[in-house]
Amino acid sequence: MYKTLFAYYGEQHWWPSKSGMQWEIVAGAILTQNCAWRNAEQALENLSEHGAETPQQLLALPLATLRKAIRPAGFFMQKSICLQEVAQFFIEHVKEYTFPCQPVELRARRKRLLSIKGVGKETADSILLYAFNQPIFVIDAYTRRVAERHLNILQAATLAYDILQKIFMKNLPNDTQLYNEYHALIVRLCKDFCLKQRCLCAPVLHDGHA
DNA sequence: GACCAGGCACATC
DNA sequence: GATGTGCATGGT
Repeated sequence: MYKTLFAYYGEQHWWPSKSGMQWEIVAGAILTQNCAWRNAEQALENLSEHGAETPQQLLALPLATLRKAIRPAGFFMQKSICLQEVAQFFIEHVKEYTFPCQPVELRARRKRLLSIKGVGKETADSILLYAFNQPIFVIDAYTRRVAERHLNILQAATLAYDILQKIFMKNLPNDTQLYNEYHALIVRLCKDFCLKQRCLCAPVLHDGHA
């Protein structure tokens, strides 16, 4: 599946950040929770217009201003608090997170991210993979649909997050770049072929053609 | 007006 | 562990 998608689409260059800054990826991961990416992007642009392009600058914004800026991404009451907490976390830990680490350490980092209210497994893994280049596979709604409909993983749509993640990671090389591309390609596939919750129109993948 | 979009926390059983 | 609910906006 990966090879076919890669041959068809090529590199996806994720995370789709405009500035390429690590913090923008982290903030984007929170803002895009259960909302369309374009809305998260609008929220990021609003933050930028308010001069909040770093965690320090975000923390300097009054809460009401922060909420107004991220409004397009929805859930602004919760996301604003979460962004502040993650900004604080980022300032405290960014240096030690910049370099690759041992699996034990990676689990510890994940646990610390998960202790932040508003950061669940998908968000924590997105941050670790896309902002900090750690080899961890992201499971999202798209991945579940593709896993159930095309990879024949039974009940993938409702399978516990960690279990589905293990299925992917045990059957793939431990390769950050591969995890990065594969997830991005799955999202691309779903967007191209209308793999919505109730939409079963699915592409047939064979011989390098979707 | 219904459904959906790169979730999450919390309550309840 | 599994399921249901509230959170909120904007596009189709």
